[in-house]
Amino acid sequence: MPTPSAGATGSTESTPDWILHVDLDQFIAAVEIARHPELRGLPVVVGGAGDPAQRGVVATASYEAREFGVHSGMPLRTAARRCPDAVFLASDPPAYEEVSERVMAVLREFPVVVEVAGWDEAFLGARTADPESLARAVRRAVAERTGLSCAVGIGDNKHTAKLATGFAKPGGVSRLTRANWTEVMGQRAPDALWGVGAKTRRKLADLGITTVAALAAADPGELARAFGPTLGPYYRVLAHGAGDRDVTATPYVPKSRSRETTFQHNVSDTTELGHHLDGLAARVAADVVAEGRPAARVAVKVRFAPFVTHTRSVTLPAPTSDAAELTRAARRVFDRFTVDRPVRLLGVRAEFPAE
DNA sequence: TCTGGGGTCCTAGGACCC
DNA sequence: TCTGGGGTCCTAGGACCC
Repeated sequence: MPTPSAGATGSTESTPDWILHVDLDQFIAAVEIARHPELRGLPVVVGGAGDPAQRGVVATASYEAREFGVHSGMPLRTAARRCPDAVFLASDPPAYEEVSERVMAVLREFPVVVEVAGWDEAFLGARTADPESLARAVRRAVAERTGLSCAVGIGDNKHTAKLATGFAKPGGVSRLTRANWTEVMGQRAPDALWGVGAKTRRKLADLGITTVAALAAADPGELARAFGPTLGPYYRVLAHGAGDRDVTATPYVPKSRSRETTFQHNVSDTTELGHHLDGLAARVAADVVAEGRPAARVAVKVRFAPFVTHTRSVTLPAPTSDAAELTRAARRVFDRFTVDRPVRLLGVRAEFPAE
């Protein structure tokens, strides 16, 4: 996602003429349909344990299921109510990871810089006079080599490319640049921008700002007062269609690793919570060891019933990869909570030192 | 809509120091 | 001791994204 701190100029690679954003259509559902062809044409909902009677949310719904109003993030229970005939499947991350790798490999065969932006999306930095032809060739190659359909957005920065993909879906090509920015985006609500969500849209509305065009014309000082010195003016920049142009193939280096669990039934017993905490800490420690860099900080997240979340954390005396030490730290942080209500979720996060 | 799991970045207050 | 200003670190929370 875009960040205010990201540089707007320069590039670690040669400066591209165009930035393409490739986004696979209903990716997770498409992977499941590819390996279960009998599901083609049916409403398919993937998420959680695949059991709508259990706690969990929709990771991806097939287009057939979306017709019934089912969408990502919706509780599985609600999805089952809206679409009783849907086929529910458990999420299988390793399978999606593997297919994602194959898609990225296809993209890397093009003369472009590929920046992976998630399982199902990537930015391409391209030097070409004809980005539409390139986009169509990418779509063809991905379809032929993986059987998957994707949409491609063409932009003059990552922000416009990303938004263009939204207009291309499913399975098309679309272009958004300075040239058509105001015409396409001006009258939309501010949460159409990448990085502006529902909360910020409501806060902007309180200031009388209800469109992208109005945000583009807003007073930066007023925005800074409402949203802070960095975010406020940044929203105005986004509303002008500006964005980060850097596309880099440099491998992603995580800043933190975390594990969390929502219990099927709330847990009140502190001994039982302690056991869950130890299990989560052990998994995080294993991730830290696998990362090959010591962690500098440990955080514990507790979500009380009905849905109140608190986080506490500690900076370690010195960075460490030692599982026992990380687990002890998690325990000490957890002990600072007052557990006087049933707990819905428990989480442990390890943070790597900056730089 | 009774609300997953894994991330990133920004904000703001207090501690602490010079 | 009625009380500045700036810098940095630590911590908790919030917003957003996939």
